[in-house]
Amino acid sequence: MTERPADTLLPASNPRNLAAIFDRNEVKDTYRISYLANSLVLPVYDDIKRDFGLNRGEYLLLFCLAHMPELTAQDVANMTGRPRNSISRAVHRMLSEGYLNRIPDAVDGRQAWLTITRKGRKLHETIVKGFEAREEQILGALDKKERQTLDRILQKLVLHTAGL
Amino acid sequence: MTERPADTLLPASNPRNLAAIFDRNEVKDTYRISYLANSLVLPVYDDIKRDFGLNRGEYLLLFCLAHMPELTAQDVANMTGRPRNSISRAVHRMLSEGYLNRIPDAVDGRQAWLTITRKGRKLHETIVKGFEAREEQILGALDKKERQTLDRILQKLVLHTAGL
DNA sequence: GGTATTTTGTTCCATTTGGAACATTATATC
DNA sequence: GATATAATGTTCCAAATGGAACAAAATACC
Repeated sequence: MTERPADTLLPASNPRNLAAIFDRNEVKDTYRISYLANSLVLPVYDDIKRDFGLNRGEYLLLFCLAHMPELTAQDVANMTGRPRNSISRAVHRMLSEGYLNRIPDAVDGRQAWLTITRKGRKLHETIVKGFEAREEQILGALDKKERQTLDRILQKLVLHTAGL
Repeated sequence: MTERPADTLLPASNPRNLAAIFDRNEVKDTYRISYLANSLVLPVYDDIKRDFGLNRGEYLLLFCLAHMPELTAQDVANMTGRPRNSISRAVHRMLSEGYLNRIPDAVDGRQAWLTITRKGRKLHETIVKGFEAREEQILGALDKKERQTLDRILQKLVLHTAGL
């Protein structure tokens, strides 16, 4: 599905009404959810890359660690769905930058426990503001009731999906 | 945000409740929308790559052309948000495979008009079934009323977003 | 009409991504 | 205890991606 918001889809700016694609396809919900997701995150990831030099996997790792006391690389891979090698690379990059700690597991020699450093948490807190602003820019179009309804539906769907 | 569904997030299968991330972050809606979007499309893109040898950009191009009478490369770039060079590559790949026609514009020598071929439409129709099935697998968790509500909210949001 | 600037799509090249192979460690099986 | 299999994270390497540079065509400006 679409990957990024386009700014010439609506009739006002494009006589050929490219926005008709929202209604004119076999999987309208998928298309629209994907469009929204990309609208929400892609501009922010661009900013993260430009301003902080982190790629997506690196920030995702930081994001996960910012919300969990400790994780293994495997946990992160499961949470993010990214391949293990991507996580491995991100771990070692972020470790060398001082954004996380990595302590080998005392029992299982294959694993190490990852925790966020103060430096890492500070960076996360700076970066996440961009996501918050973008979320408000887009979802702010909904009124309070709609926002609550969406919240309920989203939670239902993610829990359902996570159980598949 | 997360990129792909994980299958070990819920407590039933993971004692450390990785699914807590859905509630435990600053941008819950963004996270959940992104999670859903990726759950909806990524497995299908994997299938497309494996079964048909098309990358994401190539299928997106086909998808756009399947729903519009004709488009320029620029249109597709605007609709999908992908860089022009990616579209250019996809155009020439799909052209050589016989999935689209490309006719230079009579007035503007820089542009060409892209239309889907019968072969291309047939391929699209085969592929989109995978998206339909996945959409139903995930969104089928909603009842009819919820589904209608989501439809309304999604349309409101995408139109708002396209106008930003 | 001449020149400057913008647009459109292509090509180049560096970075990112992700499947596969791998080494080490742990678990399962006998 | 010995062997087979699976799990964990790392490294290799090919493919995908995307910014920048570019050429040709169109538009803007004088």
